[in-house]
Amino acid sequence: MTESSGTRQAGVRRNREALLAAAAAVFVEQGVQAPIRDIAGRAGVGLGTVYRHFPNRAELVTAVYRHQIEECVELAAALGREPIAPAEALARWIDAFVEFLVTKHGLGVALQSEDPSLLALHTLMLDKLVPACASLIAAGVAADEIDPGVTAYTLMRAVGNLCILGPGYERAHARDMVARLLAGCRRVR
Amino acid sequence: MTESSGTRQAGVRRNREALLAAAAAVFVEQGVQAPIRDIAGRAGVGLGTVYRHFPNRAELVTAVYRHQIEECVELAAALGREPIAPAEALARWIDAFVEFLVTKHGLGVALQSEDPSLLALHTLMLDKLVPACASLIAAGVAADEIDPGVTAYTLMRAVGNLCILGPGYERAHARDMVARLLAGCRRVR
Amino acid sequence: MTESSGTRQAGVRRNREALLAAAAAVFVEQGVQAPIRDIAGRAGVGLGTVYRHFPNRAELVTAVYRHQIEECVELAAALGREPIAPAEALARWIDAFVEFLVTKHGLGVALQSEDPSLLALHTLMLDKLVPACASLIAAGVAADEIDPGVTAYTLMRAVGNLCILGPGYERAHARDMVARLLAGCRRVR
Amino acid sequence: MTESSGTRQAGVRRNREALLAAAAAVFVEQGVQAPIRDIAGRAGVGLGTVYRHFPNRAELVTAVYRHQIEECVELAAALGREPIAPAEALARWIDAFVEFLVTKHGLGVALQSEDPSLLALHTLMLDKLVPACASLIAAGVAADEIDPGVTAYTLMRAVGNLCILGPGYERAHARDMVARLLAGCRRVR
DNA sequence: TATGAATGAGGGTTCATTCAT
DNA sequence: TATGAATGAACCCTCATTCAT
Repeated sequence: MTESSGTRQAGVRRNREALLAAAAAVFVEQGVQAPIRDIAGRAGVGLGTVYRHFPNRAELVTAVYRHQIEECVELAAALGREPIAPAEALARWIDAFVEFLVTKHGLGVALQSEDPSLLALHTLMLDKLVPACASLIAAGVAADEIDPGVTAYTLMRAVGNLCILGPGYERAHARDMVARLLAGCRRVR
Repeated sequence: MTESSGTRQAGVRRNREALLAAAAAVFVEQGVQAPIRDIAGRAGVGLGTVYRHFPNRAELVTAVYRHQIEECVELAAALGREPIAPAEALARWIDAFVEFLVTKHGLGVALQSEDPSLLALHTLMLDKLVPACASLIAAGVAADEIDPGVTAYTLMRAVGNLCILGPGYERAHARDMVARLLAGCRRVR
Repeated sequence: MTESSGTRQAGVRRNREALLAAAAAVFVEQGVQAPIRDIAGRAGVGLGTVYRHFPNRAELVTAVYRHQIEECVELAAALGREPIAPAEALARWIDAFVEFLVTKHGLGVALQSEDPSLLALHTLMLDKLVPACASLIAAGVAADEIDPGVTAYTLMRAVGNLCILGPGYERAHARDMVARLLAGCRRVR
Repeated sequence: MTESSGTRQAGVRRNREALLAAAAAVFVEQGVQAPIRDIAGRAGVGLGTVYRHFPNRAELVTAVYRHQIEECVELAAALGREPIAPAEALARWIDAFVEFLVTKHGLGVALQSEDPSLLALHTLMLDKLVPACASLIAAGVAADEIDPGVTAYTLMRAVGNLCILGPGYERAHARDMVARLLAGCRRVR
């Protein structure tokens, strides 16, 4: 019905992008529970526009993180195909995951929250990231490099938690701690 | 004017104790962000009484956990005096800390939050727990059992984070992950 | 400029018809206060189109019911010409009115509301239906079958109110009550 | 715990009364769907105070009308004991009910609405008023004065509807229509 | 003319915090 | 000192309505 009007559609898309960017920024500053109004303000749009694009907080949160989650999934597949030691593949993947988590630093909290508005994100992670991680772990276990007691979901939750930053506990610290946790997941010989 | 001030003071103290107990219970159930009113209700006192004893949430949170923090401090000293391997002492102490964290399960969040109302708790940890932990680490490093790169504060923050529970990530998982983290802190031989 | 204006006008008319049908359906389902957007969606047109055809809710409501109101007016004239007792004519006409009201079940509320957006409908009723009803009543009064104290407007409002349905008060109940009201309007012999 | 302080309690009660009065007034002017804020403003209290006294609209609406509903119930009992014709008793009771309805004229709408926030009022009516009315009807039926086809609930809904006022349909009209409806409920001899 | 994105007022509700008694 | 009533800021979310394309 509405062919034509490429300009309009572009404007809509730009608005959506602006909202995602604004939300990501606000999430970093205030966490995923930030008032929707703040996000609207940051994006320079009205409150209703946020709700038009994302009918509820869950949709917004999910949209903000979906892209990067997809990237993580793809990375896992790529690493699985590379000719490197499984434990090394897992380590690299976790590195990327950490990078993701500490950059969008509201996400650590998001993964931990029981808030229903964040359930969708949680589900997304479970559906996408856990299988990706699990395949890398399985390879590591098969190669006798990773302790079979390690579960993908638990490991990811733990890594997510370790990536909850704060004053005095910055990215570098999180990375160091994650590395040590991973070391503790290696096969005990 | 000073009519039977002993009795009055006793009443005041009793109120304070009741509030601490109530707050601890409510924190476990609802987290440290629970409505103050709920705590007052649980303690059977008026809202104003809470504010009289604890002018803000931070004071209340701090007071709730101070006692157990002291116990952890003492445990560290005791463990330091026992004739066991330093790494073992550290492990046992961390065990106790984890037990504390997962029992009062709001605390993980509390330690991680940047919320100004929880800053005091953070400070308390820094002042008390970090030195205690640092001494155990130092002993371990001296005995060549612990990696010298491990910092007390960072380790405690990490452990604190690992103890943020949620559905699908329960006590046992936290304990397992902490154990692996600790394993990763041992001297690389 | 006037390119194939016949086609265009036809399209415009079709849109208008679609909107009236959609509005009637939505009014039945959700009442006359239903969101304009729902009506637009049901009609398969844009929101702006609704406003173009009907600058406000009142216009839309009025338009939706105008046709049926006209039918009622014509029925009154027809019944007035038939060789039946005036009271019987009035009864039949009220029956038709009730049928109209309970079928389009938002209308009862619409007639009763003081909402300015529904004023136009009210006016329409006054202008069209009341005279129609009044003539039937007048005939009944002249035949000494209807109490001269009965006013067309009041009776119609009353019937309109009796046709406001709800759970536990359905069509059949409304019909029964209207019949009794009408019985109470007959000449007291 | 809080003996003493009669003044305080009095103030609280006065506030509650003020709220009920304000709500009643606002309901008359704007209907039972009026913004809670308006009621707070009219009562000269803060918004939170309304919610303190009445946790939701249903409680407020119910409270506003409860007293008068009780009076109607008692009147029914009293009329039932009086040595008058059952139909006369019913008529008087309905008169009182109408008086109640047209005075608090938001109530007609309230009874008709399916809004969950008004369910409580509906229930109250069902529980209290319907039995009261039913007993009067039963007496009338037993005395062969009232048509056995008349149901208390339906009659009350109908009367409630007839008492929904508007411009051009005032109290007197409602009373007249109700009287005629009631006439139509008498036993057809 | 038609579209539907954008706007923002409006209304519900929760709770931290103050303060008169 | 203790109480808890009152306050109102802050958030959420829903539409009616406008207007650029």
